[in-house]
Amino acid sequence: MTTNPQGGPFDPQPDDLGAPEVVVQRLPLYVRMLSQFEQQSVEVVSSEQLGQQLQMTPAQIRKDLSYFGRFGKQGRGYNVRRLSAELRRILGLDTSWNAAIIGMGRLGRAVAAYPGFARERFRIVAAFDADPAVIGARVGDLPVRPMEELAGAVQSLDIKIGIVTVPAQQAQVVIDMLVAAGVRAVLNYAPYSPQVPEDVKVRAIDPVLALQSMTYYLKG
Amino acid sequence: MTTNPQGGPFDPQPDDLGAPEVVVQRLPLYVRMLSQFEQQSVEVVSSEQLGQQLQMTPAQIRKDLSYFGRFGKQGRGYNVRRLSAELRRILGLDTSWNAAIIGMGRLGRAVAAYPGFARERFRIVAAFDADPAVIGARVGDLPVRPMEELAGAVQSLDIKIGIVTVPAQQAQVVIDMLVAAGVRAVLNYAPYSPQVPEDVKVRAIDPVLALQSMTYYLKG
DNA sequence: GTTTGTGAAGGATTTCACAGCA
DNA sequence: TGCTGTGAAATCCTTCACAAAC
Repeated sequence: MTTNPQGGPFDPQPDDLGAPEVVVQRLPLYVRMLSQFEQQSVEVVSSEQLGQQLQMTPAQIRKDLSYFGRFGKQGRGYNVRRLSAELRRILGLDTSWNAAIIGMGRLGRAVAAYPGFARERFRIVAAFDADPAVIGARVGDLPVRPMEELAGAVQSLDIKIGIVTVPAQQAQVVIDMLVAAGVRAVLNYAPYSPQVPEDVKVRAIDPVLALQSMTYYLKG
Repeated sequence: MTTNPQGGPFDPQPDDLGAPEVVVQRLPLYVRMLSQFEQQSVEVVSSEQLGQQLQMTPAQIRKDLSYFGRFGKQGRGYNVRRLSAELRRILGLDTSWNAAIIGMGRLGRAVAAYPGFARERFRIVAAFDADPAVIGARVGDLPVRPMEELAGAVQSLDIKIGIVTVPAQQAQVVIDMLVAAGVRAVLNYAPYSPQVPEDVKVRAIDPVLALQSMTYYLKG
């Protein structure tokens, strides 16, 4: 459905916009692995070593990286620091990103409290809920705001990401509001497949779907 | 890396074990969508309608289903009830599955409290942690057990799934213990790519990775 | 008329294999 | 010698398009 032409030889100048989406989705994995090597004070890694750790072929790693530039040295491998920095820049992880979280029930509060976002420079700068009983309460150090304030907050707080933690029944309306407000990236915790325009990216977090696709193999 | 031959024409009798993994991963999505139609008392759906809701092509849905059997009627579509039941059976969702959760910190307690698992017949029947300060405490109605009891509990409680909510540093050892105990399906919340034998399935839940692969497109 | 199920075609992704460089 | 970067080959996955069924 999403058109993702492989694209021929590319302009190395701007980080290749024709890179397949699967490849882009693997880059954060590389970044994470490189951080780990960095922590262990490893200075240089080969695609072989990366592949071993990540359980993928060295060829795939090299091919993936080649969409964006030439980061290695023949006979040696990749400088961990440099490759990490390059990939972060390519992914846009050299800045921080503001996010809003919508749905301040049990799940929303747990997600809002997760320290992993801030650690990677994703900042939750606003919290919303439709329930008057919750509005005004504090979650961490954020006040829970009414949905009416969403569009305004997206503008004034430079919110680029919506984190949706409402029940499935409300997910579509909430995502529609986010999209209408100009948000083009949604992290969707609701067990629901929303319909969005094709320039909006949605990533689903659904542990139940993950489990349900493993039982097939357990059954055997 | 994982060998997944497409397989030629198949034996319709046993639910095709040669179905590509991507296809298996989409089946739960269909199941969820069908439940939604069922709730709205829809009796029959076409691949067109399913595709519209899920934002995928009707052809893909038909092809996916065709790996497992012939569930539709030409000119009419699919009986919602029947297709839902068939897919659940194929995925092994006609029984309940027991899981253990390892790591009873903030994240582990939040995951254990999530009602979505039980709703889909995944039962968390044991909780573990390495920290003596936590062992013995109750989480929901489960006592937190020491890691030494893991292998025994997997056997005696028929645990087929491990849910890993420990910090990244401990993820590999914990997963090794699960695998050694005979667990072949792991839901991994730790921001770490574990190494497992190829007959063990791992699904990662990592909201940070999900966000990091969207910023690439926001940057543009 | 409508919609499935499916070979065949078309695309996309992965892997191979090796020239070229350190 | 060791490892990258990359065309070409192989594989895998999706879409097309239509005969068959209702």
